[in-house]
Amino acid sequence: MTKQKIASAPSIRRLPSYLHIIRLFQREGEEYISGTFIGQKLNLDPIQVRKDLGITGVAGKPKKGYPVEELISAIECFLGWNRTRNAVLVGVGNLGSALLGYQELKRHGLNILAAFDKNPEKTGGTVHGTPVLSVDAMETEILRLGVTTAILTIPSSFAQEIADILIKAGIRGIWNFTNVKLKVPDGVMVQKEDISSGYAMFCIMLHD
Amino acid sequence: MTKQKIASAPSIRRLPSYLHIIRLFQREGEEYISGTFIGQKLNLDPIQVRKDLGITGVAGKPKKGYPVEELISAIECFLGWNRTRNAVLVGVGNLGSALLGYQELKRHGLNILAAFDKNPEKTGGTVHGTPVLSVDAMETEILRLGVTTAILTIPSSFAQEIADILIKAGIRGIWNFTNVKLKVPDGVMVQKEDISSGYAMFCIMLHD
DNA sequence: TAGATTGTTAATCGATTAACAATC
DNA sequence: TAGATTGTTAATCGATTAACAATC
Repeated sequence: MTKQKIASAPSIRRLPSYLHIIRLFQREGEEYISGTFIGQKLNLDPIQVRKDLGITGVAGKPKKGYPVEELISAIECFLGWNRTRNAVLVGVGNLGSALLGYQELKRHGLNILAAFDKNPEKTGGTVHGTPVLSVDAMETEILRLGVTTAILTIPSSFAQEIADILIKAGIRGIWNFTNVKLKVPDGVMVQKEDISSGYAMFCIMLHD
Repeated sequence: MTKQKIASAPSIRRLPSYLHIIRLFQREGEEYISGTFIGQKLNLDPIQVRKDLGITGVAGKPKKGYPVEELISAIECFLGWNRTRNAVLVGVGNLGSALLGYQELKRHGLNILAAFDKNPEKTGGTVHGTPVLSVDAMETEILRLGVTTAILTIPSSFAQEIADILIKAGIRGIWNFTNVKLKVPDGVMVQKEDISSGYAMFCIMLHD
């Protein structure tokens, strides 16, 4: 068995914000960064920061902290952000367009080869440099490209229908921005990005 | 002391998806819905569903389930989704435009009175029916409107600077879509919506 | 050295899950 | 009635936090 990476979902979710802070610190020319410092910046317990950073395997130096360069590489490596990840996007509405133009995702290895939309007025050209094709061409195009990852930014009402086609075309990982709980066979992963959940939290937070 | 609502963040985050399922069920003309059914639809433990629904205070009937109509009202009431919540939005890029046009938020009480952008080419008109003004007018306009809630969809580099102005203008709740941990005084709430966290989870999910 | 920090092991806390009586 | 379901109390599980030795 290779080294089994054990990391909880909350830990994984915190890593990007660590990376962000560390990057800023690197830009200042610093060579070491302490867990205490990161904790202060993010309002997190330094013990938690140390434990989270532990999953990267980078050794910190007492009194100094963690080597910035090495830590950045290790987090990126752990998240797979140092590798290119080909994908397609379905649904070139405002949210889809936002994701197509989101430089941060691109920097972290997301390479969207093609986008698809139902609306003929949106197809034929490019959005933020990515060609937009008709959903009618989706299945064959995905097979041709050999992509296994898809981003879903379509209206909820079509979500399951489109997901079925994606899976038929060989997609094995779906980043789902609709509020639909997709039914998928074994071996297909779905990561749901739920803005309603966030809005619910926001609302509760406001009225107390 | 009024009835103290105790609900964990995970429970609150699940409520919108319950609401969604229940609404679909209502549309089929059903009068009662069981926790078991909701759990099946969402791949959640029915015990968890029952406990979550318990926070709304709605009494279920053994053998039948929860009264659909009453449950919908109760969840909406708990989340404050039956009330109008005035807000402004800053940053009319793709993401900002997406939120301005997001009908679901509107249906759940979010009323965006005005949007602001730095770019003169974007100001003067409307986006999805919401007037877009210059950020230069932001402070006075917010004071005039008396709004206390803001949505932040600007590039990270301006996040803190803009947040400071918002707070000076009386904003007390910020829905923050940037990846910046905002520094705010006591009494100001920030709900951070972090797409990087979701992307991190997505990436980890893909390579195992 | 003294002091700050790491990293590990133990304690606490809270959310999820299990058990089960009550009810229709 | 039998069976499905609620709702509560207890048990389990896992994440966060505390304690502390090791290190530079």
